[in-house]
Amino acid sequence: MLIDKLLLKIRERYRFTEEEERQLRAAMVETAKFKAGEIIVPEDQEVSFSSLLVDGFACRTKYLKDGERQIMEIDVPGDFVDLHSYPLERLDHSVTALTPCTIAKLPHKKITELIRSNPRLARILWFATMIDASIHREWLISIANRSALERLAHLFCEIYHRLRVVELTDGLSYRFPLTQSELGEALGLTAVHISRTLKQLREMKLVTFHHRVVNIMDLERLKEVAGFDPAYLFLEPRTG
Amino acid sequence: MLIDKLLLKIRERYRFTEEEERQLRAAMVETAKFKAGEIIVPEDQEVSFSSLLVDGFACRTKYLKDGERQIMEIDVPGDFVDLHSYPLERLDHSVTALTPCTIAKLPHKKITELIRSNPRLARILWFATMIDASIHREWLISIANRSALERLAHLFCEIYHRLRVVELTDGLSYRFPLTQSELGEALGLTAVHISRTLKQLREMKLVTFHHRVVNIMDLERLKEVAGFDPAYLFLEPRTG
DNA sequence: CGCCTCATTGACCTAGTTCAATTTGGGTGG
DNA sequence: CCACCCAAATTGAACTAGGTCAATGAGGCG
Repeated sequence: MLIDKLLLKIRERYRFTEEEERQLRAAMVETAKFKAGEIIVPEDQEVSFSSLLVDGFACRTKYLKDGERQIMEIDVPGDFVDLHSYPLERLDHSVTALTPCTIAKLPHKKITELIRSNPRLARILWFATMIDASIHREWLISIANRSALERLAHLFCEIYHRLRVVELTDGLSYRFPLTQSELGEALGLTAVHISRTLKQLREMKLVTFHHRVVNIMDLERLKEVAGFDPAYLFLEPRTG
Repeated sequence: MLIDKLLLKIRERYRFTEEEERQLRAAMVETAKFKAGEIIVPEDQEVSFSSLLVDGFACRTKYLKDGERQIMEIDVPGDFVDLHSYPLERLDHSVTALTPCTIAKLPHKKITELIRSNPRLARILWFATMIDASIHREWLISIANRSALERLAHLFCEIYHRLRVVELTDGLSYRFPLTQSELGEALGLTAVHISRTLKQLREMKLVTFHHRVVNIMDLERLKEVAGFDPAYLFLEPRTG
């Protein structure tokens, strides 16, 4: 089903009733498909629905004057790529497909109805957007304070933990379909330096990244090198 | 009154009824004071209320292994320093007073009641937390892509625009009580380099920063140097 | 087979760091 | 009112992580 990955994430944290699941399912309307590289949600345009990523990888990006772009977050299946467009009404950035993507639409009107009929859902959806903010903060730490080696290790840890919740890992391995140049755009490094740093991680027997597949060889040591603490992902069950 | 600065911000964007203002006022309970340097909200602890900054400057920080810290956002009067603790229940970072601060408390239970009785408030409060996320994204751009000169110029522009809404600017001048070392912690630079860069900005006749007062000498050129576009602050009126 | 994107490697360069020494200036006690 | 203190700011000199430029290799696919 369309929103299964999302439900995996919600169930991990909330006691979600069947009725609530039904309500959420019923609110999703049509789906859409995008090719790799296509813009799913353009910057600065009024949006009237939010997009749930059902399949594929996407990212939040800002384009800079010099033609460069910064990737500000990676979206994996089960993520709302732009739930924040509900309160914001327009985005300050674009959402771009990294691979072919399928999304399901949740109209903002339906969100308003959902919240009215069940205020607890407001807190759950709000929570989902706050995870993104928390990820932004952690990336800020990475880019401002961690070395290239640490940053790359940290990203591999983050994506590993996020994909595991939606059952898209295979042991310590997972598909992560970014080019080295895109990794660079996410981490504030050049593609050249990503290449050198990946080599280092390989030689240290921590991770390999080949053919868009991440293979973690030593998770404990990788976390240690990265200074990775999953607390910022808020994966534990909630009380509310 | 306690929440006047907050109301200035909300009224800038929403048609806020007297009844709504009254509801919000009534929900605020006691106030508290903090000395400069004190922790207002500690990391990783359950929180049962959110704090509105009434007076003073605060910041969101994470402490790193090596004793360093990263400032991830500057809070000015009228900002909720931890409204996101309502959906998150605990914070992934601390909130620290940069100057003596007064805060007013809004209990999470009251937020739940407010939202129940007036679902539009959910969207307004949610919106407030999404501005913070947007600021995080812009800081990510700064740290990943802008030079020291551009970063500093950008920060001065941001704070200018945010303080203007709450009427804490005096023409092109405003009190900004951070040390150069704290500026460094916010921008991912060393205090030494901040000093050199401030000198450059002074010599370029763009801004001065002396005795904790920012004096913008040429706003247009400063924005240009910074590549500053206030869109990410969402200061325009909302339709919702 | 040949093309095109992606990855790798080498040589050199630079923005910002590090370390260390002064200077400045506001606050405080005698 | 002066002497002292201490945090903050400034400046110089040497260093380094990562960038830039440019050439080469390696798949994958029409």
